[in-house]
Amino acid sequence: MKLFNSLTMQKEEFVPIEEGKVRLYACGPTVYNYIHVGNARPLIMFDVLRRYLEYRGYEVTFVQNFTDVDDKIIKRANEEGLTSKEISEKYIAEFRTDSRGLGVHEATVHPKATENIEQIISLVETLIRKGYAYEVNGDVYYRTAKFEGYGKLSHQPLEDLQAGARIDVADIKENPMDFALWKAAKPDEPYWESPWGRGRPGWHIECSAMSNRYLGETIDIHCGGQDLIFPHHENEIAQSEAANGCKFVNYWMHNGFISVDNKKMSKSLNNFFTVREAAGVYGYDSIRMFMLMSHYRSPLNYSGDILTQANNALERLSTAKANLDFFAENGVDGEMTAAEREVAEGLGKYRTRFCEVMDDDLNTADAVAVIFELVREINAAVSPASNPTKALSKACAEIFDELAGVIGLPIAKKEESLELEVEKLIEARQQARKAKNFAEADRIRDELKAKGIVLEDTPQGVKWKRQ
RNA sequence: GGCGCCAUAGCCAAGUGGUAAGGCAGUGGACUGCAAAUCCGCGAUCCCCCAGUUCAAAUCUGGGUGGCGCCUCCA
Repeated sequence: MKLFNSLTMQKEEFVPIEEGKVRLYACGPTVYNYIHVGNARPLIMFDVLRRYLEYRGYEVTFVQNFTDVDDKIIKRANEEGLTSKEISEKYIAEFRTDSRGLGVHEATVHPKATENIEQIISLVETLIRKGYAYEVNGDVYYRTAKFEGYGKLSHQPLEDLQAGARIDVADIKENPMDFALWKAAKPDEPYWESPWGRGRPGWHIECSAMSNRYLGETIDIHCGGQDLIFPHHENEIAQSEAANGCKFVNYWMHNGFISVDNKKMSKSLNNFFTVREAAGVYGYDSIRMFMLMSHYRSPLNYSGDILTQANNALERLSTAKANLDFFAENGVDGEMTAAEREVAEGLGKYRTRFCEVMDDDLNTADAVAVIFELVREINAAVSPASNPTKALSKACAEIFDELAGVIGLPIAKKEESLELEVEKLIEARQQARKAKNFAEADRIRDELKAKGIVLEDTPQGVKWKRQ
């Protein structure tokens, strides 16, 4: 399996530290607002990574943090007259609702920054002791000039980063590039006692501390959005490697941006759509399908139109699955025919191709294409005209579910039953059709359609679905 | 200014040296009482432009054009 590593800017063969196990860390949200569609991309794509690793037999420990102490949370809390804790808890709950909606599995651990203060303080102390950090008036800063590899992830020498840095006139730091590990508490801010007085952690240090606590000093994969490369991930490397004296992360993975009218979707540009509102109009499933249809590193332009396209594509897959379910129940009993056996035996090739493309840096666009090709073959083999056996229908459903499950394709679930009233109408329509009273049959069909039930006639019986 | 990314049919999107996947939309046919779904067929003589390397380039090299991102909180 090959993964593109941002550190080396190349696709590399993935070799875990410990055979059969993967230690995976993803930077989670700062919980002060609903997540937007841009935030959903890493969530979905790294969920796919995790699922695929598990599919390939790895035992994955997946850690995703919540940043629950931060300037923005404090600001939001003040605006709403609530405490930081109330704000962060509210938006953690909202985050979980959206994650679930998007089909994202829970991480193994979801640590919170505020529950790791002890680890953070200890890490800062280590950095000070080793000369990588210094205290000024209750703040603690990282001494970037001391860390030799600074800039290796963003591939920029320190001087160039420095040239672009904003210089605060009243800056108390030794170097403009130095960043805060610990911030002295201002009035009305949440704080914790520390060797440097009351304060709270800076943003970057929490990921180093939690990654170390839950996954160890060196981890396999660390992922996040491209905008985290600098400064966040660069700083994590500086902190963790200086403190532990060993490599922090073997593979860095970064997803591309979602844009709106070709401008990066971001909170600062205020051109974002929350997942909640997009899902309200187009459904959570459309959002996931939209992401799966392209490669995780390519830029992606968001529009309502494109979500509609994604939804239509998904519809074809859901219809195929419903068809398989229908024939698993209404198909012919007994053994497969010779021709069917040939089809069933050939299905494995889709699994092989699926794995080939997924092994190539998680090419979900190709993986989806493979599933569409599978669907075309299945639709031809399992149809009213082919009058298939239940056995073939089940064999097809099995591989379809397997592959769709690996990338979490949001296929509509089968509904077991209909309201009695609707069943009666369907039966009445069948009688009318038998009597060649097509006017009445069509009237009933229209009536059901108005209720959101769409009918399809087949020699094996009536199929129905909800619109 | 430094570093990096992107440009493929109406739309979305793979492919990155061997002669253009897949999807959406559209359209012709089969099937159907009619429909719906499905299946079969149709769409880029060509992958932003120019030059070069090569037996061979959308794919490599050089030069353009257009768009975007990071360098500051941001997935």
